[in-house]
Amino acid sequence: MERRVRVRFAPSPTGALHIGGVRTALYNYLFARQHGGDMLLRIEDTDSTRFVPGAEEYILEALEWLGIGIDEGLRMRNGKIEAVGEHGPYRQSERREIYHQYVKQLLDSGHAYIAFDTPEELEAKRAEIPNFQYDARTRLAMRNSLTMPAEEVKALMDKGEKYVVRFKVEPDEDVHVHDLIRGEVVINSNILDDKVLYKSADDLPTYHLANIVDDHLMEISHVIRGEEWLPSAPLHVLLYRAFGWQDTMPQFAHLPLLLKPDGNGKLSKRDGDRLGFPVFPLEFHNQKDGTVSSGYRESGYLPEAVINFLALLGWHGSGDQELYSMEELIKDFSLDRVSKSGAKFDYEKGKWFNHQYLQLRSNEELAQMFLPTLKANGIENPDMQMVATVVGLTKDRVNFVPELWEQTNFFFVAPTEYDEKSLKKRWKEDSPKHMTELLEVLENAPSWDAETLDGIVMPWIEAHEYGVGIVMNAFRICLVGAARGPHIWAITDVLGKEETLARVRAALKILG
RNA sequence: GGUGCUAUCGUCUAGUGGCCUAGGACAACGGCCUCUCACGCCGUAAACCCCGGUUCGAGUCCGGGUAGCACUACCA
Repeated sequence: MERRVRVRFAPSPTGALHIGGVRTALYNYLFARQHGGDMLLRIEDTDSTRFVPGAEEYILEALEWLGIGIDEGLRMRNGKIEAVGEHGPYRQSERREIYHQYVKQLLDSGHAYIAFDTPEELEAKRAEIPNFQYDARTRLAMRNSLTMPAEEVKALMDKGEKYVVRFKVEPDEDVHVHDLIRGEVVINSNILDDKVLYKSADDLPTYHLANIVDDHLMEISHVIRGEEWLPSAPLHVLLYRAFGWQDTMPQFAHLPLLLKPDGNGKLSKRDGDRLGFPVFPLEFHNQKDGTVSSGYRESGYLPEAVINFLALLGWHGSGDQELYSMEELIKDFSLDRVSKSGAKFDYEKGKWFNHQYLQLRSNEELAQMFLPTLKANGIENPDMQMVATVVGLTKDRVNFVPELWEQTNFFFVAPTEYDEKSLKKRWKEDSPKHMTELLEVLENAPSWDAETLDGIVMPWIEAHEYGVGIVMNAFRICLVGAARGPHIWAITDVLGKEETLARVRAALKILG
């Protein structure tokens, strides 16, 4: 029987959603869509001490921005969080009663036991015995329901003594995990420890227990997650078995990690700060530690570029195609073309992707997106028609919307100083004379369109044998302040006759 | 330390025993275009971790090294 494909993205609200997490969410989403299945979102907030206010909203907003749709669980719609589906609640902190019941099942069936060892006692043990592990070899020397008489255990519990529930791992067994990306992984149960399933600290289960129970109850068919979970996959298999759920156990796929662009190790928030690129989708103001992390959205990235970039980090299509829309990704995605090795995060390529998608946006749309940058540079309420025009003239030379300012600033503000290097190369001895004459030619122009201007200026240059490059470059310096920018007639077109002439006069005054 | 995963140009990767003289993309470099700077186009340079084995034949399969990464919490 073919099970309905149901996958989940299950982040912890401990801060901004890491870009690696975004990719995990994306792959889950692509897989679900391709198979006509469901994409769920569940919040794994079983560590009350690490909870960061606003993180949940952030995660959901990020996914909404990126267009990673959620079919069930928690999602954001127009700035509001909503819960959909029959398998809720979708926050683990709201599922305490459910977990109680399953912990009891494990206790009753002898797959788990109660342990009274305090964190301090365990710490002391680890200090005393090198490589101490709470397992079949050591548990009989500890304070737990396996070593203490039932009455004593009961007495301690009645007294309110703190305790945890541990999973009883049977020794000497090869546990097989079938991974969709890596194939068969075998680990001997001797290296597994008796993991804490239920914490005394906050009356909540640990990740391992909650994860298995929820995935089972939510009928998850495939668990697609980061490689950091591979070592605990055997434990999860053992848990499914202990519950008697082996027949409906999901299939596993462990994704390669995103690594630092330079050096070794996995990509972290610090790398972004250090190398100057975002590692989070959206800007995040951490209310807990007061830090601010930059985001792709605020840096001028387009969501479709982020998606495309991320999709290709650890996965490749069936051919040489690199530019993929979400629809194309859904069509072409396949877990067996996910690579096994970690990928260094090459944000240079991310820029290229953004450049590509920027060209696809309309000038009007980009003009709107350019508004905040303009405002930051003191340009209030600009003529949007004009902004769209100059954006259209310059967008092919930028990777990000904010960079448009460096390319278009002279359209908005007349140059007050002139680039020295450009002057040295392009402002010749004859330039003042040329410009003075050009002023006259332009003043007498019958109309102010590119064709007309070109039609009178070029013959004038030729007639005097001034040299096109000499004159035009000097002219450019007058208008732009440097040797850069779009075609000169495109500039005069936007500036208009009055402003163009004013700039030439101003330049003559300053440069002589 | 233990366990597991991984290993092709600087980077992301193609490659599933002969199609490999190892392909594509980013970045780099050079050229063309041109009134400038870019864009674009064309081109150049650049890699199979090492050692054995299997085979007529290995980047591809096997073994051993080495290296990198992950995990090893009452974190997820």
